[in-house]
Amino acid sequence: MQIATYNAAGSRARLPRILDWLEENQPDVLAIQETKAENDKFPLADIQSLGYHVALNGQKAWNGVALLSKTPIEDQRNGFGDPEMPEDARIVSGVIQGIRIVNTYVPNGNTVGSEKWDYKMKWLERFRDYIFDQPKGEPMIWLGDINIAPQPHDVYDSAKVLGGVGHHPDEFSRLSKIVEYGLIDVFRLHEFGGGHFSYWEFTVPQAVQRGIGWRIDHIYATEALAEVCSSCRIDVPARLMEKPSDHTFVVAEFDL
DNA sequence: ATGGTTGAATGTCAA
Repeated sequence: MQIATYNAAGSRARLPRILDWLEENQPDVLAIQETKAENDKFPLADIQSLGYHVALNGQKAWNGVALLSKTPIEDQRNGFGDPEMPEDARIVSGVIQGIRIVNTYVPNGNTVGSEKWDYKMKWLERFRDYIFDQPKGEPMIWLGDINIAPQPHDVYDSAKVLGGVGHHPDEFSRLSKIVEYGLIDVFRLHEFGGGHFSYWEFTVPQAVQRGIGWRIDHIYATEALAEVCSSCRIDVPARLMEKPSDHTFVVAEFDL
C-alpha cells in the first residue's frame, strides 16, 4: 500500500501537478493540504476520473484538506468535532483498508509570539488529545503538512533558524507529546542523514538546488504498520516541474 | 537577504 502526502498550495492551480503525479505513481492514498477551495470548487471530477474516492474538508480561500483513495473511504471525520476549537478546515480523516488515516494541515504559526503562534500551540495541544482519543492498538497513520522540522537535520541550517517558526523548542515538545501515543516518523526509518527536505520557500531563488529547505511534511505510523514500512521517499523532481507547489510529495510504502 | 513569490480573490492576507 502506497500512501502519500502533498501540500498543494491551491488545488485548482496545482491540478496538473496532482493529476500527473497520480497517473505516474498510482498511490493507493494521497493526502492533500492547502486545497484553498470550498468543497464545491474542488476539482473533484478530474480526480474521480482517475479512479479515486475523495473525502473533502474545504473552506474558502485558505486551508482545506482532501483525502484521495483508490478504495472506498469509510467513517470520514472532519476537524476536531470540538465546539471549543475554530472550524478552520485542517483535518480530514477516514478508514481505508481498515487503517485510520488522519490528514492534517497544522497551523503555520506565522511569527513566534503572534496570535497565530499561540493558535498553533493550542492546536497542537488539542491534536494530542485527538490522537490519544483513537482506540489504542488499532492501526493508524497520521500524515500531512506538520509545519515543524523536529530535528536539526530536518532543516538546512538548524543553528540559523532555531527558535523561529517551524524549528522552535515549544513546537518540538508539543510534537513529542503527540507521537508519544506510539507514532513513528517512517521517513527516519530509512534515511538518517540531513539534506532531505519536502518544502522550499518560493521566495528563496534556486532553493532546491542550493539545499535551502525544510522537512515539514511527515508520515507517522503506529508500530505494527511502521514495522512493515519498506520505503519512504521524497519526490524532489516534482518540486522542479512547471508551476510547482512550494512543497513536494512524500510517499511511503507499507507491505500489508 | 525585512525582500522575495504564489494563490485566492479582486483588496489584501496567508504562507
